[in-house]
Amino acid sequence: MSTSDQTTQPSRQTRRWSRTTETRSAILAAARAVFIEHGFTNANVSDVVERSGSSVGSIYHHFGGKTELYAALCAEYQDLLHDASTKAVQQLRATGERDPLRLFLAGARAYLEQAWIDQDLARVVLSGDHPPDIDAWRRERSQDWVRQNGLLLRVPDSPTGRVLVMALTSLIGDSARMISETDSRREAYDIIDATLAMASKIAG
Amino acid sequence: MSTSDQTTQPSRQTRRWSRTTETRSAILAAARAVFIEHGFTNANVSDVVERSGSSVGSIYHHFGGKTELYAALCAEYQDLLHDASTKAVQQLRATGERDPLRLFLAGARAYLEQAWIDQDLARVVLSGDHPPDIDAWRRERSQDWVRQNGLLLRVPDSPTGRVLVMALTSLIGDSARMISETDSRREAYDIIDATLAMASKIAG
DNA sequence: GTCTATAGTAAGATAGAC
DNA sequence: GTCTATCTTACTATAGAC
Repeated sequence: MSTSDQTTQPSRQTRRWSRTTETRSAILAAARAVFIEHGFTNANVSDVVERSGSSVGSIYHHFGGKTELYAALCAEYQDLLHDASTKAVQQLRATGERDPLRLFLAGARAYLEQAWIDQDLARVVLSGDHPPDIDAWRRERSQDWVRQNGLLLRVPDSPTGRVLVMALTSLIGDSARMISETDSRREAYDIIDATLAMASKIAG
Repeated sequence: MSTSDQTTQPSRQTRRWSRTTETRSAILAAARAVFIEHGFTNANVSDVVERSGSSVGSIYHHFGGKTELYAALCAEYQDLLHDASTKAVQQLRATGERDPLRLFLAGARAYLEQAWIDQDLARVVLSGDHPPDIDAWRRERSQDWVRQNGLLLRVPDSPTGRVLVMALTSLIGDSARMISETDSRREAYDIIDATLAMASKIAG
């Protein structure tokens, strides 16, 4: 295990990430910027190539196409928000809190704060301009989170219950959209507070 | 006035609508069906041509393109629902009712019932698959109706007020979506009742 | 895994006869 | 106003060298 047998390695100084991971995230970052600027439809792959300093081939190798590239961004966004939410609920639960509403609200707050933190990504994902089938895909993907909250709040499976879950889901979702659209941190947090008050009213 | 001098006239029996109006609405009806079946992106103009028995030229003459054709359907949908809502509010007001919440709820009920009546159109318009800029356009177009309801309920222009209007707007909007997706009349009306109860809770 | 060059193709849009 | 034929453009996606 001498230093000399690292012939094919990146070596010299140990790279923190492999080259391919770098490429992947460079493409993802470029895609984010391009989709922000042009929207999905009017963006084209060559813009992403230009901005990432990568190549068409790489993009197709890593993602498979324009639609999948966009889907990857959506997934990133959802994971960030859902993870933040879930983590917040767990942390509060660890303190011994058992009140379903309080737990739910803590999760919702974390979700919305994360929407503020990842505002640029939110703007891409929440704009109405996206690939044909992404809505269904996204709904399916967020179903777990929604169901989790439904269970948390012990909502019955009736029209009333479903409308309750729907009202909460779209309240939080549209609130995230409002947050993504404001430029003022102050306003964002006002919206969060108002949203949680409303959520409390709806669920209580 | 023998029958023989009716060479260039539509005549024979007086046409209720002019030829061009017929063409226009034939195209619109065909577009509705085609967009329902394929969604916006995967629908193509030639499908509409085929189904309408019209021609590409006519479509471009009357509407200007695929996007505008879709926009025309959106406008039709919004007009139907907004008109139904406004009319219901006016009728109730004419009876002497002045309570803002009751007036608002009457409008909301009419809106949702109309969404059930025009279910097929709702399915086209509420699907996430649509032209790039239609969301902004649609929001702008429905702004009047939303503001009307905001005024009706005397909502203040604060984050709280804006979240309230947003919550109501998206509640009604998503409820319309749920209604467009069910096949059971019974369920549709259950959803309407649950939605109004929720709206009442939110606004009250 | 990364890149360049190129193909394929589809579909939106137009021109101009009737 | 309506129609047919055609264009043209622009993009996604692939093939194949390195």
